[in-house]
Amino acid sequence: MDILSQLNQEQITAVTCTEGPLLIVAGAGSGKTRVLVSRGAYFIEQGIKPNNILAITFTNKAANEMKERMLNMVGLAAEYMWVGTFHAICLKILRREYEYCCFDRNFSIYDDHDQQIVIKKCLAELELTEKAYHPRAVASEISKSKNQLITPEQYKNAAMDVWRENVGKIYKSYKHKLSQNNALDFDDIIMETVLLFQREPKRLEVYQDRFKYILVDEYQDTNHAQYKLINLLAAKWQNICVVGDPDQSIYGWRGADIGNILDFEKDYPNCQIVNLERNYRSTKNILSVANGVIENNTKRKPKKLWTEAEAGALISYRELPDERSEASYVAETIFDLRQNQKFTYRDFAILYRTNAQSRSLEDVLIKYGLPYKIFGGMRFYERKEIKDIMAYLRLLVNPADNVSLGRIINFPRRGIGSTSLAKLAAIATAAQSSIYDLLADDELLLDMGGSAKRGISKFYALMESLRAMLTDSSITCIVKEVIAKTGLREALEEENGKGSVEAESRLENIDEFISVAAQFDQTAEEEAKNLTDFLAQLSLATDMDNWQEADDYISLLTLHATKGLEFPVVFITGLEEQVFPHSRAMLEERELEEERRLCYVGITRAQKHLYLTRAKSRFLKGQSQIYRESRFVKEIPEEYLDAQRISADFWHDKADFGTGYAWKKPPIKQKTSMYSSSIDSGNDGLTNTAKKQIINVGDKVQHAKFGTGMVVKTKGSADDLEISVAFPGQGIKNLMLRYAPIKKI
DNA sequence: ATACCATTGTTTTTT
DNA sequence: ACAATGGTAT
Repeated sequence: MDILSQLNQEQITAVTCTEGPLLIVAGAGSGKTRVLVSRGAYFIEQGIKPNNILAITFTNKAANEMKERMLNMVGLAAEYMWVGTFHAICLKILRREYEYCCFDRNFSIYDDHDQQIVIKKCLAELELTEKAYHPRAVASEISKSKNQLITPEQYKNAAMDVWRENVGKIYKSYKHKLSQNNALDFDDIIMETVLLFQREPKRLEVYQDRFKYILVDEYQDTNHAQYKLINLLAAKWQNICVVGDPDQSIYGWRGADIGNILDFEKDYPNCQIVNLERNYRSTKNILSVANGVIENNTKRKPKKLWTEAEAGALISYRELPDERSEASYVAETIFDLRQNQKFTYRDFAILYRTNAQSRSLEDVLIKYGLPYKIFGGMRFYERKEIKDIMAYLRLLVNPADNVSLGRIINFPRRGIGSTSLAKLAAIATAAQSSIYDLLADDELLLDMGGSAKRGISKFYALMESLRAMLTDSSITCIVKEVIAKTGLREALEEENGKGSVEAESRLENIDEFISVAAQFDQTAEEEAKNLTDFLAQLSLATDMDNWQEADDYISLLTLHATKGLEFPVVFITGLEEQVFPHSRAMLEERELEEERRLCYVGITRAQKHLYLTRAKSRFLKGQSQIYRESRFVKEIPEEYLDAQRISADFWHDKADFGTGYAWKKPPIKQKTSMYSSSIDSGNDGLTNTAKKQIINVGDKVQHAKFGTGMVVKTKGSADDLEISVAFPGQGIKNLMLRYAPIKKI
């Protein structure tokens, strides 16, 4: 059988173990995907029915990749397997089983932005201040609880202080509001499925018998709710295979419990364990560095990846004066490697800890004219214009969705302001109805203002006319009609001034959305070809899904987002204390170890070359600051490192770079690139953000907005210097020197 | 009701 | 520096 011919001994064991619990500890680059796909093929060859197989992955991308490779290997039989993320699978189940739950089939899915709005409403009702109960903090507390399957009542009972008691109240009210809006949030999708199965053993058994063979990928990143779900589904047949690597557990902050994988043997005492430690991805040097770093974690099962690959190049480490020169260094190295070693752009990945760091990299790549694509950050479906269209669509299928209604009832403008909306909401609460249902009721609207009244009937008529299309129009038609009839396009164009860059990009995004709809119309399965499923698919979509290998560009992404990916050449940037490890994650040992695992994940993405960089000073959070070298650099064994730190005179040069500064190349043997001249001469992109300004009373300053003015007063000193500036015709402004866009002239 | 302005907080990572 | 919020003027 040629399924097994390409595999090593451990991999064969993993593939051919069909019955009973199985734990596959798959180190980075150990051929995991190949094993999983071969396993699927082997199962089918053994006569196991594809529709009895459930495979759960962590990302849509992984799911798509698996589906595709299964299709190639076993053909159409693969279509009958259930492959998807936890959220996608649970959503599918909930849509089928909604009769056993207390929500309607067409429920909306609230993202974190919608969540915030609901939480704020709860706070207002409970008369709690946003200052004491920061919506973000409350949201994270609620999310954590849901991931632990803790209900509001349980939360309240366990509350040991006033804050938690009140959060318990908010949680309860939040949950109530969601159900009134017929909405679920991300965490609900998992939790409600678990609760459903716990409540309805008969329904559970239906799915147990359907999913006789269960596979869970990235098991180290499952949270308690997900663990419980798997546990319930696998209870009857015990054919559960989990794959993961404790060293790559990087989602603890979002409720992932590394204990799930560590305790697998306890949960399933008769389980088999396979360790995949041979790495097929990286060079010896890269692996040695990875091992060297991860060994610093004390709470860890020992494991050492090995390879038969060649030693390869040393790992390069460069220390640069600031983030702009760091970016220039990366850009130039990419340029040279592509010129001299036949790499293409798609072979490169630039990694960073936080999305904010992508900014300076992006600027420099633009300046160099190198093609790149940023993953993460502001997602397509989070953009205002897209959320606006989606709010219309959501309200169409789910009239109870007050959050969506609130978003669009007065956009485009219809003369229904916040006062009128608040009135509507109050009447709705009193009448135990949704706001939308009120709109048709003339009597209830008696005491609304005239313009509001007109606006409301206009809005209601609009929505009803759109609703008429729901049954027999394609999604594309509906989307186009929504845009046309609401005048969204014009309103969005106006909002930032027509012709502006912002307006242009919004129009582009709208068109992009139409083509997403068209694509859905073409590809969706017949039974799922409706607005509800379209919206659900969009809610779970991420930027990473559209990863196209075909296009040739450099990838920019966070370390978290790289999980499961690999690149011939990897740059890990921003290796500074406070940045990576991140300041918010270095206080507790547990968190620090997770940061280290994140570093390990980053290193092990690299196949051929690994470049590490750090900036001595970095502009973050509105100010330039000096950072120390990351401890992770110090943990790398010196013998694998080709390190070059900033030399003393280099650092000296920096002091007067106010005008003539240009990034000075470190003295490494490098062929002159076509771009280096432009870097050495022109320095237009290199701003002097790190320059310390000394400002006294009487100085003239230039402000980005107010123009030039004279300093009339200073208060405080050094970093906290507060200055009062008189701007002609605009009065005296008090400004914080460290934040204000000010230049001394 | 709306538009504009100033003050405030905010940045970790994401299905 | 930025976005988002809240207050004030029109």
